[in-house]
Amino acid sequence: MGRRPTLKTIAEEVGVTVSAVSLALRDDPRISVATRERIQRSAATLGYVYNRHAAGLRRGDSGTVAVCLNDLSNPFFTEFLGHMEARFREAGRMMLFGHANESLDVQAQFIRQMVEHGAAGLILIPVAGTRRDDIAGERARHLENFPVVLISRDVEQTPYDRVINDDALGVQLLFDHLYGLGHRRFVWLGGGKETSTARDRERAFIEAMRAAGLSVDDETIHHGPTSLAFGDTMLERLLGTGEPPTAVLCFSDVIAFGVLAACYRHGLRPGVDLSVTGFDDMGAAAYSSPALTSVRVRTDRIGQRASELLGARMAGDRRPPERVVMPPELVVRDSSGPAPVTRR
Amino acid sequence: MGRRPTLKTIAEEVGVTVSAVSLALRDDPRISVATRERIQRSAATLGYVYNRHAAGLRRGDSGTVAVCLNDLSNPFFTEFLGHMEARFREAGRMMLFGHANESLDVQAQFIRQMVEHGAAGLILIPVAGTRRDDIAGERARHLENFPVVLISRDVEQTPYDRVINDDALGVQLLFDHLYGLGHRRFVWLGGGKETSTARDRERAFIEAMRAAGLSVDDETIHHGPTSLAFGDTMLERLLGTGEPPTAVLCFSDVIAFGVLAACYRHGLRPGVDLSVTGFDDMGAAAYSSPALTSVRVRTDRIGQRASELLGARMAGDRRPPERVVMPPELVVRDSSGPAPVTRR
DNA sequence: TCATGACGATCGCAAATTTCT
DNA sequence: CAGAAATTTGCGATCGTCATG
Repeated sequence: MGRRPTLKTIAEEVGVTVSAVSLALRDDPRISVATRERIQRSAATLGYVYNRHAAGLRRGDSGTVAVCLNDLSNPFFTEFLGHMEARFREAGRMMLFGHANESLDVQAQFIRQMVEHGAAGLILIPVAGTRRDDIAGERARHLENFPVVLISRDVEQTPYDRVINDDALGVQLLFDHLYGLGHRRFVWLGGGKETSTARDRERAFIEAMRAAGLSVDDETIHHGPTSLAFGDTMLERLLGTGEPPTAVLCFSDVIAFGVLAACYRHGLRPGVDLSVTGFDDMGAAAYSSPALTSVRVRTDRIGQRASELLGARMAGDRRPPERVVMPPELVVRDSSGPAPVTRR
Repeated sequence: MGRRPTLKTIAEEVGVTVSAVSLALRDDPRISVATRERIQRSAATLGYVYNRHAAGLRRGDSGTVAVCLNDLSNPFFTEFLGHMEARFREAGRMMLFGHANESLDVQAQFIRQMVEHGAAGLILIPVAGTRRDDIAGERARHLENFPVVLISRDVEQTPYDRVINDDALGVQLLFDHLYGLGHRRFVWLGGGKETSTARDRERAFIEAMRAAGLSVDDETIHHGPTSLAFGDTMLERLLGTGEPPTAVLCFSDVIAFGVLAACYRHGLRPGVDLSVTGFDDMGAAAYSSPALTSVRVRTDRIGQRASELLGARMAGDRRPPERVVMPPELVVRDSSGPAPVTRR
């Protein structure tokens, strides 16, 4: 048996022209109902499959949207994926998906390929360390006039829409909550210098500390990867300190889960002996032992707003780039409680 | 500035033919080094972007591979994604990604679109309830002669390669472990009738019970969704029973985490008062409170073998479909321990 | 005039074919 | 006549224009 049937195959079968078949399959009213049905029936029996390369070449648009993710192993980011994918599917667009795995090179390669594939737009959660020159200007000519929306992480000086969480507010909410519970010895765990989220949250933490008249030194802030292992080993280390903290604020839920694991092994009761907070409020935060106090980042709203913005850009919107900052919500659960009074 | 530059634009700039440019950009030796460099330089300054629709139309292959996932919210499945994506990128193929969200309709829609996009092959984790007719035969003509590899979940009577975990062995390992610790009152939590994994694991559990001379009744097996919430509420319900189990075998780690959460709230010590086991051994299993005894499904090996098989099929391999069953490994941690003797 | 559908050009690239030195 | 270079053809769908009853 030969190759795949094409419009021509159907046209010959039915005895009409190729263009008539094309129109009929798209339910164009210029073709009478009778012939349309004959054509569609023939297409079905022949096992016709639409060729998007041909259509894309002719039309210049492939009907796809590209999404490039920094890290799949963190469920927080896959939450975005779920929200976006649903919205694009509703809009009849397929999602071209890339996983950059926190590598700048892979990210660059992906973005280029997606443009080559004729994606109509790009949603990007930039990998750590992404700077303006990586995604705009000389080294990214292919992104000129290309619709791009950044989510979750901001990259400054970029001519793109951005939809991000209000990280400063989130930290403020957590700090106020813990301070109100009487905590004075704080530690900040995680983050780094390579993402806007890490920088913004740390800065907000430092400002909150200063505003409360508390000093920040080398023992107060510990950078590290967003992993369970980091939270776990860091708490181990803190327990060896002369004066352990009473409250541990983690850059992310994932890190906080690691901290809880270490607490468990040491017989420390989170929320009683030590308060632990996360950030993101991913689904699992309600089911840790104990349930985690966190800040809910509205991945749903961020995803929704981002797809709206991208949709508008793809439709030709030329207004100056917008920077949307989505407010998070404090979620108090059992991993935070009054500062212990017996220790000092 | 008009449209995107094409090969023709470059050809006119440099003063050669379109085909020369085409060859030069692909580093074909038929073009002398000197002109090749002139051409590539011109392409760079013009901001030329390769048009994969045109190339794909001409060549009949788009260089993409499709992956259709059942459920993104379960990190176990995204582990596959990570492994596959890495391997395909190494092979120079882009990944077209679809998220079926456990919906048969969405899955069907995706598969069709992916074929339309000229994907060279498809890796599929079928959604729950997928049967032969959904992905082969009359209702899926477009998959005739199309390379497909099923992973994780089997669909019987399908003419495709399959790479799955040895679920019966996994359950056997867990059961023997717990039985050896003295447990006699077991409960099975999760699964259902709609996936091969759920059926195989449940069947293996029943067989193990029978072989051990233990009876299986309505109180022994509880089907339900693979979610934290299910594990949580089911344990609540079991605690209300007259004679609670001493060992809870969960269909998946996710469910087990939910069980651990409920244990925590009730002051039950997993591994002491009650033994809890998961299945999959996803990354988080080592960091729950307490660390979870589970069975490690080798997502890495399954992913690797699946991409190898798909690669061979895409290269024209016509041997009969293969069914690869990957052995899992028991991982004993702290959520399982000797059966309590004080209770009965 | 209107509804229906035929016709041919075209998208950008790559492979086959022809022409040149 | 070999080898390099230029030319032509065609992938499969879409769109604008034109023809027919």
